[in-house]
Amino acid sequence: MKNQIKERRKAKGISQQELANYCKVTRQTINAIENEKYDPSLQLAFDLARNLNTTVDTLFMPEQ
Amino acid sequence: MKNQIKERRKAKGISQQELANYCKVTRQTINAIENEKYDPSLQLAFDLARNLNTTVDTLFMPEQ
DNA sequence: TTTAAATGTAAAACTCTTTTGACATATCAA
DNA sequence: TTGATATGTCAAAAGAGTTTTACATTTAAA
Repeated sequence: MKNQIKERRKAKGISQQELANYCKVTRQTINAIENEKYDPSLQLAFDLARNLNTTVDTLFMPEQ
Repeated sequence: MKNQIKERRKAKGISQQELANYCKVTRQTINAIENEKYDPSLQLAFDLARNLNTTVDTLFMPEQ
């Protein structure tokens, strides 16, 4: 599943570490999700969307 | 996390088994999620939203 | 150029999700 | 009443996501 986390995070001018702190996960978790090693849990998806001022449905794009 | 799966499924007139078939998971998975034993994976959340003609953001309500 | 911050990556351990198989109850139609 | 469908639940195991720890490279600023 594709996502726009990296783009949105950079647009907001924050580091992976800062986003990780806001979402209460580690930096490595943010990095892995940005680089699509795996998808986040549903709860983390909502946390990411909230902290990036968007919605789950626009932040993530399931393949078809 | 709360969700509106049971209400939406009944409104559509389909059984847990039918929704499970559409989403390619077992009936027990649908049942457990409807009764909030656990949250679905992000991919399954999108599959559920699609098959219930709604969005992830409206189908699920993270607590606060 | 030097230094610190930022990012990438990987393995192991851990936790959560999903499946499998089973058994139970309730409802409704024949 | 009988049989089929729908739902609830549980335990064990398998599958998938997260955390931790550690080390590496890249980038940006001084």
